[in-house]
Amino acid sequence: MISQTEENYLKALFALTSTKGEASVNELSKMLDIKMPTVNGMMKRLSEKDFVIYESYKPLKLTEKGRKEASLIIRKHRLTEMYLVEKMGFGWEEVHDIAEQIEHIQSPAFFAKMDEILGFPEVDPHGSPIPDENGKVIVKDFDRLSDCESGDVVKFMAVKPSSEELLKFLNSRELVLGAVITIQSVELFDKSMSVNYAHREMEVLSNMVCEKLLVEHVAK
Amino acid sequence: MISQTEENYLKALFALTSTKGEASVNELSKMLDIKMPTVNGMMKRLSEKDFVIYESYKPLKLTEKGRKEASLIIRKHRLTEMYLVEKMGFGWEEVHDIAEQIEHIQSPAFFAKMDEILGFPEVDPHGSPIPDENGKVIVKDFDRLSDCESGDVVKFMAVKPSSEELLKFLNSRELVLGAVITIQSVELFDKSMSVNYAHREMEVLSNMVCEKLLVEHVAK
DNA sequence: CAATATTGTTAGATTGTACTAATAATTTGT
DNA sequence: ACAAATTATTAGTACAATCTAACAATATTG
Ligand SMILES: [Mn+2]
Ligand SMILES: [Mn+2]
Ligand SMILES: [Mn+2]
Ligand SMILES: [Mn+2]
Repeated sequence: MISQTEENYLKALFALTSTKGEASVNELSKMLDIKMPTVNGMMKRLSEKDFVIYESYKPLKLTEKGRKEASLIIRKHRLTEMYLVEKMGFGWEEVHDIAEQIEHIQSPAFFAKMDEILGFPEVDPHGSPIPDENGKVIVKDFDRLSDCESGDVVKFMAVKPSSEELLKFLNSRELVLGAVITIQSVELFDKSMSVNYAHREMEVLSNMVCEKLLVEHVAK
Repeated sequence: MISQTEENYLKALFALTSTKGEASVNELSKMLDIKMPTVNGMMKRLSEKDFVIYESYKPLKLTEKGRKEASLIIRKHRLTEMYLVEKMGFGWEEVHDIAEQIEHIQSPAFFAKMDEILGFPEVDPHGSPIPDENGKVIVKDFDRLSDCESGDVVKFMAVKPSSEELLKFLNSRELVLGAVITIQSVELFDKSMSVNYAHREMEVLSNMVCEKLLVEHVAK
């Protein structure tokens, strides 16, 4: 009924619309690396199938049906990533591309089994929440580490969707989810931070990195 | 480079040609449930790509390249089935349809990990051999239980590719791979067998069932 | 606010994978 | 050996998913 291609469009549109509630054909086109006329046509098709609200020259929106469909694909993606890391021994930087394919497998039993084996996890290996069977997601709004101040003590909760390189960088610094980070100082000119966590002291993190790390305040 | 569709054609052709070395467009068409003109066209395309030897009105053959490609897909299929049964707790009757999809995942690392976790298995849950990384398969030619005689003691080694229903039937009789079966008697008119195995005595197996069970002689 | 840049849409072409209908070649059966 | 049945092929259609080129609408900016 719904093709792999259509699923990828829905997922991308879901990501783009999750902040403002709407997105442009142009943004979708760039995100998917597919030319605008193709995207435009697909949006018409998906609106025909009642997944998308499409009106000429207006921003794109997902219908409730579209949001649910997208959430369920994301659920499969994140369950898969968690399974690959927890049960198969992959690193968190290796799993995205595999999950990008496995998320399209049609087998409720397969994902139900994963979920069960994992003990019904709430987040994926990057700290992103796993939508439930009905497509509902509990969105926690964490702070970016880059918005914290000297002296803050925070817990590293999630990485913003980003490159494999960032994840490898974090590996090299032994900076893992759950780490409690104390901000020692913030440079004025480049906003880089010196932080302590675990057994590491005065690690320097660039602002580019800090913007990708989502944290929760722990104590004063 | 090679599509999911093309992979399914190759795999089907591999299965059909594994006995005689060749197959007809008609047979392939029936196996895949795709009309003959479509199959014919695809065979031309696959011969263009050097996977198939196609000549008008001649039987179809796989090239060496085609055989290898098919074997590697079958390798992924069977590794997946084994993983699903051994590591995820699925029944052997549940895994084929899932493997039919997962066999198309493009990720050598994913299947290498499966292989490693499983301890480099040589057969799938139905007793079919798993081709190695180079596409080589060790084919053992077992006997069909239906070809055995009263008094024979045999070991149940594999099930011929068949319906989910047969597998469920075997479940219901607790007849599992590795079971040592003693043939008590064979009915003359319908070739049904009365057999003993494990704690079961005088179980009656129809000829249709016996033709699907592959066995190895154990003792006189 | 008019010129320019950007974004969105339409039209038309291409490729992959399917189909049906018509025709041709091969095989089978009497 | 010929007629009939089966199998294979060709031709033409359709739809999904992509593209480029041309044009239209909207947004930006001097
Ligand atoms: Mn991911
Ligand atoms: Mn995907
Ligand atoms: Mn199978
Ligand atoms: Mn398949």
